[in-house]
Amino acid sequence: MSSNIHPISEADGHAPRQRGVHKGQQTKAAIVDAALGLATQIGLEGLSIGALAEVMQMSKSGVFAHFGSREELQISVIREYHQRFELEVFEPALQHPRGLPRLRSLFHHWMQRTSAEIDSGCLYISGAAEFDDRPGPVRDALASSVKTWLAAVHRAVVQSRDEQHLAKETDAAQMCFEIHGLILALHYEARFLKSTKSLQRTLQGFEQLLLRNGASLT
Amino acid sequence: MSSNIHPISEADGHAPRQRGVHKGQQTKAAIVDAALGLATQIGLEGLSIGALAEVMQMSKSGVFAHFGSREELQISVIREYHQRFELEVFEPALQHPRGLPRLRSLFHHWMQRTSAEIDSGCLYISGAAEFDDRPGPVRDALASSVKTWLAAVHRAVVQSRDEQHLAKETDAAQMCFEIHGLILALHYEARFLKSTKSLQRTLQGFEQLLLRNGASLT
DNA sequence: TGCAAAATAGCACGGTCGTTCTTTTTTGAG
DNA sequence: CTCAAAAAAGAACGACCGTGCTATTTTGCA
Repeated sequence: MSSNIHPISEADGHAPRQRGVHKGQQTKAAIVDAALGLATQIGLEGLSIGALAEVMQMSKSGVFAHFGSREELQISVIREYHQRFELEVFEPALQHPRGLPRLRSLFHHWMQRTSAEIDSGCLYISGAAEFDDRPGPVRDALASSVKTWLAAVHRAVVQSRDEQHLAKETDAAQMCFEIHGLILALHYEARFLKSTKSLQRTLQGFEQLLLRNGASLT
Repeated sequence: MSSNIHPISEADGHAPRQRGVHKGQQTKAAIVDAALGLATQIGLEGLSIGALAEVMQMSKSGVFAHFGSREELQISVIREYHQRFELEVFEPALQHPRGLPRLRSLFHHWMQRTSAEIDSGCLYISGAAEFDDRPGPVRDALASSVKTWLAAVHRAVVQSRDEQHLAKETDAAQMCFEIHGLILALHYEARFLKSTKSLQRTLQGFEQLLLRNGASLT
């Protein structure tokens, strides 16, 4: 041997695989997808590895190995939900002109994801109730995602004011608070109380809120 | 013996005790009290007999015997919460004159029970998130209590309109929906997001809602 | 104060949980 | 096709769950 010093770099020896779509990644994605489905039905806390393994037709340890802990699984689910929320609510709104049209689009898609028409509940709402008294990384991940989203709504309101689609006296934060309330009431009354009129009430509340703040466009 | 026929009625023999405050009732009340404390922190689903027994310094079976099932325990907790809600939110409002003053009182006490200032969360809100996709007697008990309360709020709005404290065009159901939204937003943003301004936002939203519906008194 | 009834404790059961280990199977680059 | 690495399975663990059963203790009327 020219040298008995063990190389620190992985230039020689067996480097870990780095390229190509490994099956593990596909499987993990499928697991997270199934886990999201379970979590939106029975909650993040109710999500169990055993039940998840059964849905996936895998062994518990096989599922577990992809995450290393239940907490990491929960966080992965939150990240996945965040991504879908951006894809299905936020991004479509970007195709509308900035200002009131975009704000309307945001609200409209948000409503659809929250109402009872979609079978799975909203992780941001059920998760908040589950973790509001439970500190830790899961709560942090959830709160971070929610804040990102609420900030986007706030931005849309401010832009609407800047574009003079809303009165310049508009209190953006107050308006966001009331918008959030409408969505939460929709979720509560539609999903829990099975009220059929809540979608209509939410829309009416939104329109009145816009009018009250001097909306000019339809 | 004059007769060997076993009496069907308990007129003779040993009738079950019926009078006086039995210790069991006190103990059961103390258990429900502790269970309510646990449930408002970790949720109705998270409530476990083992944890409850530890808090009470009793054996699991000792606690269990008072209820016969976990479900019955959960329902007892809901009933207890309902009772306290009536005592602390509903009844004080009855001392205010019917109409807007009473509606204000209802909202005010409701806010206080929901805001972060009170350490324990609202069972009606956390419970709804936990049970919105879980049919059964617990969900039924919860929904029944909530509906009773929302009906009381609706009554207060209608009375305010009848007393001409609100415009006669007021849509009572719509107003209740938006009031509910304000409370839910308060709960969400104060308890989960730890926002300090939500109480003020809730109040402002309520006042604007009253103004919009032609409130005349302060 | 006696004594049945009520209240509580103790113990065990089958089950599920998250997690850790070891072993087997599958994968995919050389 | 080879063969090491990656992925998945399998088995076991300690812990906790709700619940049923049988003692034991406590209660409170006669």
